[in-house]
Amino acid sequence: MWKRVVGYGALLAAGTLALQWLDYQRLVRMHAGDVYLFLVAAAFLVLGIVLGVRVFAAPAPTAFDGNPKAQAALGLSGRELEVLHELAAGHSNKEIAAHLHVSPNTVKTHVARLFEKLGAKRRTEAIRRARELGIVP
Amino acid sequence: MWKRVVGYGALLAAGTLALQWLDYQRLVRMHAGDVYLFLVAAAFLVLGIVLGVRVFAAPAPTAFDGNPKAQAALGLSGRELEVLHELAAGHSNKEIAAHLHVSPNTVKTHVARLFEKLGAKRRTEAIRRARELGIVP
DNA sequence: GCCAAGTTCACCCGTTCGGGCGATTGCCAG
DNA sequence: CTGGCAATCGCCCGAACGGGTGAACTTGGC
Repeated sequence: MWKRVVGYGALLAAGTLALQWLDYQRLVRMHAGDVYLFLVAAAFLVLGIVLGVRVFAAPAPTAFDGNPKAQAALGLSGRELEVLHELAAGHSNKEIAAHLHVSPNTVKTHVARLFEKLGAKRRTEAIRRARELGIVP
Repeated sequence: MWKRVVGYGALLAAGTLALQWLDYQRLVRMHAGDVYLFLVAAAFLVLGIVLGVRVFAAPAPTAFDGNPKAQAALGLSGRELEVLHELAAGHSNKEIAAHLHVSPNTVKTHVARLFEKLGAKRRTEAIRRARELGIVP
């Protein structure tokens, strides 16, 4: 975030310097006038477009998962969340057990708790619920 | 789409008229100068930001489902698609059978074909693949 | 007419899943 | 220190799922 602010600050500073140079050129040549004005307008137009895209277009695809509100409301523990993500990735209990370095029995326990908290009877249903709640992308 | 283009055209025309008016003012007052330049720059900056946001921020939510290309590429039949949607909705074979008014055995057959075509071994994996291909939302 | 493809259903068998119950360990708050 | 909670693992059993195979029947096209 601060990197971005500093970056744009530097950009504006560079723009200001450029303007001062242009101003100098203008004084020297006495009224190059409209061309100069056009250049300034174009430059700021481009700058504006870049700013608009970079600043306001970014948050759109960042409607990121892991909705903390839903997680808290359901009382999902950290380990359960990990299992839930593996679940949504389409892995079997055995695979999840391997990925998390635990026994398949443990995974079964976590999955069972997830079913309770999500109000699901099947893992496919649990995935659907988790997606509806925005916990999983 | 054309409405947008026309709208921005009108906006630019209005901006041009405003500029001509400002130009007139400048000639009258002889070198209001830097303030004028600043105003032009600011106006174009704002215009640029608006353009950037309006044009490039929108297309995010337009990632619709039912991708016909993927469906054709995989050779999914109509019935298989119906089963696939039920599958992604988190229903069991028995429930799908009831919804489609067929035998659970039939559903099993369709699901097995879906696994072949989607390259999946579990129904959760099939759901994931279908989502990646944009066949289901 | 006959072939191809889609849809439908059936049976067997092995694996996975889900429910239920119990148990241990570690940590943190009261 | 004691009770609660999360995490871990085990076992049993029934239900659901998945693989394999076979077989009708319909529909559209060659």
